[in-house]
Amino acid sequence: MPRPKTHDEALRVKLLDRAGELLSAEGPKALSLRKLAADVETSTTAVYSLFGSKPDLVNALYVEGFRRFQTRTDAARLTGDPVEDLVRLGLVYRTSALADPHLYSIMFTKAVPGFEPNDEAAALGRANLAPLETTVRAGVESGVFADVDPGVIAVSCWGFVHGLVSLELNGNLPSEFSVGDAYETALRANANGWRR
Amino acid sequence: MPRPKTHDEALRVKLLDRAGELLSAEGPKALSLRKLAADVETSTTAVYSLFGSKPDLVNALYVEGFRRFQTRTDAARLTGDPVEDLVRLGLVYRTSALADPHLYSIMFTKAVPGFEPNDEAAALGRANLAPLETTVRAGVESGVFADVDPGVIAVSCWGFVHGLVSLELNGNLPSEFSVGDAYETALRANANGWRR
DNA sequence: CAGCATTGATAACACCGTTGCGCTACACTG
DNA sequence: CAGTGTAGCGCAACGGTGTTATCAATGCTG
Repeated sequence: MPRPKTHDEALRVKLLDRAGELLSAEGPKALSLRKLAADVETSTTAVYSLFGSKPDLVNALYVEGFRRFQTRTDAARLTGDPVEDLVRLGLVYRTSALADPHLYSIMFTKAVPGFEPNDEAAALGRANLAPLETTVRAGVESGVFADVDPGVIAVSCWGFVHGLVSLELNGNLPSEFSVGDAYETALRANANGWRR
Repeated sequence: MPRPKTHDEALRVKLLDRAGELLSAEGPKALSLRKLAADVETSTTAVYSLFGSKPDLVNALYVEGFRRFQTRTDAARLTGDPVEDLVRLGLVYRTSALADPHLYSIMFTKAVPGFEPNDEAAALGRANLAPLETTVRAGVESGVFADVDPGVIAVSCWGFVHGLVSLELNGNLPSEFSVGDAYETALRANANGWRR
């Protein structure tokens, strides 16, 4: 049997890809190291060589989730109008969450019981809030928003979109509720609430 | 060994109490049937006689969580002013969540992987939104809030408080962030955003 | 008072994450 | 280019999980 180079990158990627698939297809409960290893035709020990533990593997998925998030946020076309940009960032947030719902659940809702992001990953997570904070700060400084600590406004906006998206992903919303229509209306109301 | 009456209610309560304690003390990961049964000095099979399965036991905790929620909401002193009442309901929401954070995580964030509330429990959960919907509807009808489907406003408000509370409970907020101060400010901004 | 249904204790099953052991194929040294 | 140290990882085991088949003991019902 041929031997890969030190720190087999191909196997690492295969494990990560398959882990993402298992997660998306069947949820966190179905993401088991044994099934994962079997699907990739390796042993569970390989996961420990490459990642360290199951939480460490999930950490890699967490990082991947935020990478995708960042890509989408960077692609958002902002206008310079704080209210409008808050709405656009909110729409991107939901789009990203719906694109990878199970990654979202790892990133924000502790879907895998034992997992906590390591320091580096947590910092990456926090960095994803930068565009939101920039927009809010600009809005406060230009006098569009009320003279409130921009951190408060930013966290409030984040909580708002996170809450609506979580309820939607968890199936907590009434079934007759059409989120797509209501979401933008709510985003606008939220942004307007911070007007001076 | 003496035998209890059919359908031992005392044992049921003891199991439920201890399950709540385990959950609060160590989180969902530490809530195992075997440990639970050992702590109450019975066997795991008793749980299956009394509840049916682990998810069914969690369902009982879910119901208990909503019962407490309802009690606190009922005790809220509403004023009749829609904006003020929205703020008060929001404050009660956070107080309730912080009082029983692990119950909250079961009720709203799928903290126990295999668990889904049964129909009856889900209906109880939905019923807890009634005061919010009443307040919103009154605000729309009296012309304080914009002429938007009250369902949209209510879900939006719910998402807002749920999001902020989830972020707080998950430790996602920046450590220097003082939630207590910011929360009411944000609630007021949110409510004002829906003004006509 | 006899028979029956139900409770729940014992022990097994299948699965999980994790780890000690040991082999083997590579990477480095001379 | 040969020899050797070591890193990757397969095997098998350990202790844990939820769940269930078996079955003795018990309270209720006829």
